[in-house]
Amino acid sequence: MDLASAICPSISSLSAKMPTKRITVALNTNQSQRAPLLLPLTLSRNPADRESCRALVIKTAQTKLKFRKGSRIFVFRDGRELLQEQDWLDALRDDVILLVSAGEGYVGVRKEPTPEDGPVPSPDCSIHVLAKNALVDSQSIAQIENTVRTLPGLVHACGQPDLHPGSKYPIGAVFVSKRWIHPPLIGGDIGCGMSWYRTTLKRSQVDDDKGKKVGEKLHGLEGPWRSQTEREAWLTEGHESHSAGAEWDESLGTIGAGNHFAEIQVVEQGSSALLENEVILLVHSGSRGYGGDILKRYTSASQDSLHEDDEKAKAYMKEHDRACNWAKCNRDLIALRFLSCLEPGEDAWALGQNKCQVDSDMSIADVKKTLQQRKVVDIWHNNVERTRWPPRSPECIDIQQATSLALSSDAPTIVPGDDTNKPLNILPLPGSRGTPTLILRPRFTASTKFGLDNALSLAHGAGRSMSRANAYLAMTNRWGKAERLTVPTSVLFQRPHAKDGSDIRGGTWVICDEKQLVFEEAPEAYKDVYRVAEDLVRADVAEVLGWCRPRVSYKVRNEGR
DNA sequence: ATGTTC
Repeated sequence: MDLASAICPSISSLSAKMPTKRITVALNTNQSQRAPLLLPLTLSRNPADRESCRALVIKTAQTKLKFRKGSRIFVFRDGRELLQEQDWLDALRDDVILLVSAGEGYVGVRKEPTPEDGPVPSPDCSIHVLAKNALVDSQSIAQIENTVRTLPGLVHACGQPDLHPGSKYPIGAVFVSKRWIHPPLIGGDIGCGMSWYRTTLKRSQVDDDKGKKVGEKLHGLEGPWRSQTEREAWLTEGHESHSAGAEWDESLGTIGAGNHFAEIQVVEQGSSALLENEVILLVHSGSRGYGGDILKRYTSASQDSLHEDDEKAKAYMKEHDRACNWAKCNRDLIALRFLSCLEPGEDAWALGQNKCQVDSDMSIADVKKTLQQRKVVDIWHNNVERTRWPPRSPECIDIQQATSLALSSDAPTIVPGDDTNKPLNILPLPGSRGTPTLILRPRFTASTKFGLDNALSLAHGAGRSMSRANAYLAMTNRWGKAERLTVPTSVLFQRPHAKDGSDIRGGTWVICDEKQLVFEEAPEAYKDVYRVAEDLVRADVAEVLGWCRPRVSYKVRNEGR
């Protein structure tokens, strides 16, 4: 194409049409308030004239946006403030956005990011840190600030009192994100969470040194559970299969490493949901290798965030949901395997054993159903939850209404009225091993703007106070042999204690054949769970209903395969 | 956290 033909069409269209510009007038302080305006270029460019371009823009703000104080005009362009009166006139073109101000300076880009913009950071994101008592280091705060500075769509961030540094993004932080999903904020263990189950054991069977005997019953819990056909059946709920394929399903029913565990606890101080002296099982595990595989497939060095309109985001969410369901089935299967050791006479749990021939009057679905009757609570703390934002008072919650906000979480999210489990009125707040697990009840009151402050979430444990590397160093120095850390003599029950200050009922037997994990997960490598709870209570996001004493904490056993 | 990871 030669130069003349490229220029000619624009000249002819100019002369043929009425010379106007199709622009948008918006408020400088609230850009969601906007009105269209067809601005005739025949109007005077002199602001002193009564019928000038400027006068029409100001008048549009007055009549259409009910903004009477308009005295300055900015052009929404490159986030730059154009001070000279003529500047915005020179920048006029179709689709330009003019910002009307009452005299205040340019307040910056407030439009919602779109996929075309690519990821842009979230400068207007509020940050609320709940920790006052609990130790919080500057690195995790810096990680929250850095996350808000670099990821798009974030509108609110909450540092829970168990906050501590992760490799890049913090742990114990919750991010509320509009339109954007950030798989790395969830991390690899998608669907990780905790569940509590009742057992028929009496406290007399686990008190004092009998905890050791109960621990010795726990065998056959390592390695794959039964056949792939049976695993797939366990992963089937109604007509839906949560199978992740044979490779990943092989680890279904296994606890994993890190801070994952299954623990036999006694309720020392109960609530209506957990009665005093009950012996219960707490399972903390996730989606094992599967969630990490998902993270790997949906992120790259150049991409941490997916816009919700992107097909990739929809595909991620589908797999995310599958991993969450897989993880929940995993916790249930871990519980079944434990119950088969703890209650050997119970027919329903026979399926939990690998070796036993199951004289199956009971289908896998029936066994699962029986197990659900034992389940008190099951809560995810590594997931994306869609929720209305900002939260409404609980009386106004309409579960049926579609919501358009995503909540990326590193802590359990308790949406009021959520029906994923039983009525969600209690949650576990585990310390580490020898320290108590507190029973929490979430609160949603006007004082927290009905869960806005805490991003509808609660801390999911005591939170590390030492990195794994530091804990290993400090604990090997302090304890020497790992065995000294696996017996109840090292228990750390500072509070509450018996009237004479002693703790006659004893602490926790730890089954952990990985020496490094024994040291890394030592109670002293964690924050004080009571301080964490105090912060939640002070912030009015939870109350403490009671506490449980862990008696046997199962991590991993070398079954000598 | 993890069929890591060379």
